[in-house]
Amino acid sequence: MRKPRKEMIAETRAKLTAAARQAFGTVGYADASMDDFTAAAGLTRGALYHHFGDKKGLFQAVVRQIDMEMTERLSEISTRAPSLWQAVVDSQIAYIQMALEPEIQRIMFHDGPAVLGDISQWPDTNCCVMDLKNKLDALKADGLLVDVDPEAAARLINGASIHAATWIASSDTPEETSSKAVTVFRAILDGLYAGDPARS
Amino acid sequence: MRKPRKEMIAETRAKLTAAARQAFGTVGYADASMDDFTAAAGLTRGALYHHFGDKKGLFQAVVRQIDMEMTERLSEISTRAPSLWQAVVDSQIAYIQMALEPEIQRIMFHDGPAVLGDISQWPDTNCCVMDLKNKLDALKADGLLVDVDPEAAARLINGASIHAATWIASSDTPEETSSKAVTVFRAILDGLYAGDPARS
DNA sequence: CATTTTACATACGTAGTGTATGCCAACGGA
DNA sequence: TCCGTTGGCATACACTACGTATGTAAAATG
Repeated sequence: MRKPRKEMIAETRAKLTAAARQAFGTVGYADASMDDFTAAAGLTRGALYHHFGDKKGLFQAVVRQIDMEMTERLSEISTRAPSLWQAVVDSQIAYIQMALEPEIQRIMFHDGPAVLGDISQWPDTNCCVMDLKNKLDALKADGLLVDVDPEAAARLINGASIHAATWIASSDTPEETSSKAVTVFRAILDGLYAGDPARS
Repeated sequence: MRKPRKEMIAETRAKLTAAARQAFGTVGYADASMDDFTAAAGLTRGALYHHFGDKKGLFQAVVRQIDMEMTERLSEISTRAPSLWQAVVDSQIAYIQMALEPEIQRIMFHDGPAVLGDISQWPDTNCCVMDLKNKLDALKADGLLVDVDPEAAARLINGASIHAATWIASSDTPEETSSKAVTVFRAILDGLYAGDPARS
């Protein structure tokens, strides 16, 4: 009794993405040798080209995977918040925290934009920003957001978050830097809040 | 009567940086062949390795050059502003505008972080952020900035600017996108202003 | 004028990507 | 069950590009 073919293929793809993710997350996209990490997965580049077209294609698959994981983690956090606005604040701070993890930092924020171009143009990816945009849409409908375009706000907030995370990650004193960054971050979000200042 | 040696050397370096800048700014760092653009400068890779060590070294020289030009342009704008806070707003909006220029976009914001790492760690570069930080320092001393760390604020603002610019640049409707982004941007800066709201 | 330094070119080794080709196992119809 | 076909994956090869080692000629130094 052998596994059906579909399963074998899925397994191969999973092995490749896992090995690539490991390589991309540690040595980075440019220095990740396809020969090396396909071998680590017990395969060759032949499998890679067959399933993903080229190196970039595999990278994109890895990015999508991580993006989904991040979205999942953030929505988990959002559901715990007492209010929608608080959900925005909490999930965004969590987003910065996640961006400090070396693998995420490297793949999503360091190599990602360089390889795939601007984050806002990634196909089927970038759920985090869309999620933030949706929240801001709802807040605006409730009159809790100042009069700005929600998507634009989402993107700028996201940009500030990413940048903050990279800064913190390369800092000598991450703890201190982090607390400074979060303080500014809250101030910025406050500037976009149109509701009663006495919250949380 | 021949040119002195110093001059010849400076000329060679200038020719290399110019050719490299052209290549990096159009096809990007990864696809810029050293053989090609050194030949375009009437030289070979021998000169490049002699003067700049490696491809990254030359890239860094180009980045420094552009960084200085940007700083120059921004300080020009700052001097025209009626107040220090207005100088911050104006120069930051001008910064976004500059970031839309393809060469700057590509070299400073697309390839730069990927090749040289986080912007905040670039040696002898990144004058724009330092300049912004200095302005915020002064504003804080005057009590015109809310209680946040000026450097942190500078970096987050800078991050939002860069991200906004990349978003605008890859947008289908740059004009519209730009105006949306600037509106949000002003709202964010407003949130950091501690002076009389009736300014501008 | 002799010697050393230096700016730059040439030649070579190597690694990495992409493509063309080949093989073998799994599927589907008779 | 047999056989033809599909497709997953490996192997082999060509090409490009980087980096280094070496060579050369001119300028600098005494």
